[in-house]
Amino acid sequence: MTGPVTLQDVADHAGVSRATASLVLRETGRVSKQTRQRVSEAMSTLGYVYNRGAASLRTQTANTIGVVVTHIASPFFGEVIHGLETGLTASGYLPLLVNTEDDPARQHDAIRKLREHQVAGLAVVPATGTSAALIDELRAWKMEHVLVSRYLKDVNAPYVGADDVVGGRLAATHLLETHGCETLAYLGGLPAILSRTDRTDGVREALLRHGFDASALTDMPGEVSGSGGLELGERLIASGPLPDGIICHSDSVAFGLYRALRIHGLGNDTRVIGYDNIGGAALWEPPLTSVATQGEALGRRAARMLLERIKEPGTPKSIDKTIPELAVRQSCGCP
Amino acid sequence: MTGPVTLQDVADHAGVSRATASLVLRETGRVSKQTRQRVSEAMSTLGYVYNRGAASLRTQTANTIGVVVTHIASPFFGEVIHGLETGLTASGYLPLLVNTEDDPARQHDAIRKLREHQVAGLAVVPATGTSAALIDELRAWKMEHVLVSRYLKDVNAPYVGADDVVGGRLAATHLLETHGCETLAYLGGLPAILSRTDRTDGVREALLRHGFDASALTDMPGEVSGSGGLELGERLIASGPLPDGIICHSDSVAFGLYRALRIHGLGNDTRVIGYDNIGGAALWEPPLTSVATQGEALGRRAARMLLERIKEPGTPKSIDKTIPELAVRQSCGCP
DNA sequence: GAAAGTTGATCAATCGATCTAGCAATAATG
DNA sequence: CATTATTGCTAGATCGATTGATCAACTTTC
Repeated sequence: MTGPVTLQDVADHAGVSRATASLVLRETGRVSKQTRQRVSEAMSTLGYVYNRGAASLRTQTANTIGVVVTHIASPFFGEVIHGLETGLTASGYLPLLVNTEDDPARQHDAIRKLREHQVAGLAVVPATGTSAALIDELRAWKMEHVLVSRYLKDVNAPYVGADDVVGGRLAATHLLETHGCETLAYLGGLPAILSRTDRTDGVREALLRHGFDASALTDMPGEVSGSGGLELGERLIASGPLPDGIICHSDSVAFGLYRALRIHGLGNDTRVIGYDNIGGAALWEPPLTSVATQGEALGRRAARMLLERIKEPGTPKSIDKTIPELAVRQSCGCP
Repeated sequence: MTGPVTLQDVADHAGVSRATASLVLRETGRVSKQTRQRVSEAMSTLGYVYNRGAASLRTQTANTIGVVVTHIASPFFGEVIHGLETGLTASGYLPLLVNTEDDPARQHDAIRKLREHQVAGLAVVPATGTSAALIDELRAWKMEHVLVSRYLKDVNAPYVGADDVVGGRLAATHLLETHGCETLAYLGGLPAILSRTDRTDGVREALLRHGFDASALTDMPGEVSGSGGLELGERLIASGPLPDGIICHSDSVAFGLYRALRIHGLGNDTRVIGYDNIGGAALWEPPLTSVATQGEALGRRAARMLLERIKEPGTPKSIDKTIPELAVRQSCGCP
């Protein structure tokens, strides 16, 4: 009597067997119109609620996906999470979200927990310092996964992100060609993040191509945040004459840099380019020119890739690097 | 042989019964040191993974919590989600995250889905236009819940948020007393959001107390976003002389307003106060004075309240409104 | 030395669905 | 009319854990 309404109750009420009720539920198999009707009625009059847990136990497949993120509240990852959620729920999956604070130990624990929850797959923004062993583990566990926005050294795992070399080159080229810059700086991002080295590689490549020495680049790693950008900006200003153009590892960093520049009265003379083109960058003063990585679309693609491999385990692993575009506004000096 | 390693396999390998292995697993009951040891070894050598789904089926209690949010990627809710995640995982729960885009229909579907997942409870930022019926349903379903950041008319549901009347009063009082403003505007936020009317009530209250008429307040509802703020700012500017002080429904709105002011060369003369005090507000130009609602702490408190009621179903429902404080910076005209 | 208590482990039922195999009735085929 | 398909439904095993009832062996107590 007490306890939740089960499929058995529905079946009894409709005068059929549990199995038949199940068939109706899943809209599969051969069931006559009348029975289908009766069972449906029974379901709604009894207030039946499908128990996905029980079904998962039997079918050995959950419809939850673990989403492991380094900075849950950052604007860029907010967009990525948004995209992931959209893509997953559209296919009937639900994201189990965990935050690692960019700490590999927490990431490790989080993934263990998600595994106990029988998630069907994992979308991971790997924490800085994650070793290749993580992917080996996931493979050994036969747990489908996709890396998002950051990849790992010497690891051939499914990946969705933007092409960082191109992104760096794009930003640098614009500053060099359109604005005649001769010296550049790259601000923010921890050195261990591969996408960072890719981007600086792209920048250097552009410099060389335009006849400059690699020493024309001031490379300042640092925290990826507004306050990080502020601090880096202060250091850059203190260290002598500013480079002609500054590329920031993220829009947040650029935001902090803006502040540093303003504090020192260096407002509108300096050419700044951000990265990720988060919503709102157009509203800044001056509006921020930024390399558009399209976080939300990226999240959606990650969801799609993951679900594809879950449905069709044979699907070959792919590396999906979108070619970023430069959202040109005024912070770079364009009118 | 194939398939996952089960507790049975562990038990066999350790030469004990399934039941004993379960006791070891849960570190409960009477098990001798030696057996405990043997079972633990068996677990690690076999690579056993706890199946929470199966356990939940038996115990009738999942350890997931549904988190239903209107704007998954907004900076403020990002902080709230961060706090929720922290609070939940600290107690061994995991959040199942869904986004409603502020649409009651999607919210309805989302909650049904979460129910099928047997979530132990629900933390909800109700979509604009959510009816009281939602809470009635949740009660009828005996599903623990807590409303976060927004509450509903005529509904006595557990709630965690900031005191909006106080927030509005705080902002208005500061503008009136410290800066001698005589006319105010409240920008952004849909009229149906109760926290909005509370805030404007607080503002009006402050106006009256200082001898002004309620007509001293220009009340402009609108979308809660940067572009919304930009549009509202444009309209406000077009509608005649600016009020002495402008209070925005969120920092994002204030951000858009900044842009509108800059476009019209009204930069630093206008006194602006934002709402929520999101991280980064200190970096704006000028640094934004904002009513601090502390999204992250709010999320943590919501998690705590919900889990308390789940563990101790008798716990009386409570309304937890923190008293916000004004984070005073320069946008209001303070030095 | 018999009764009572404690310790360590096991048995079997159970949670709520899915799914294979199979059964009865009806329809189609030669 | 006998045979074969097809349709509509059901019985019962199963997924991997938890749990109340039970039990054997060993201590303690009188």
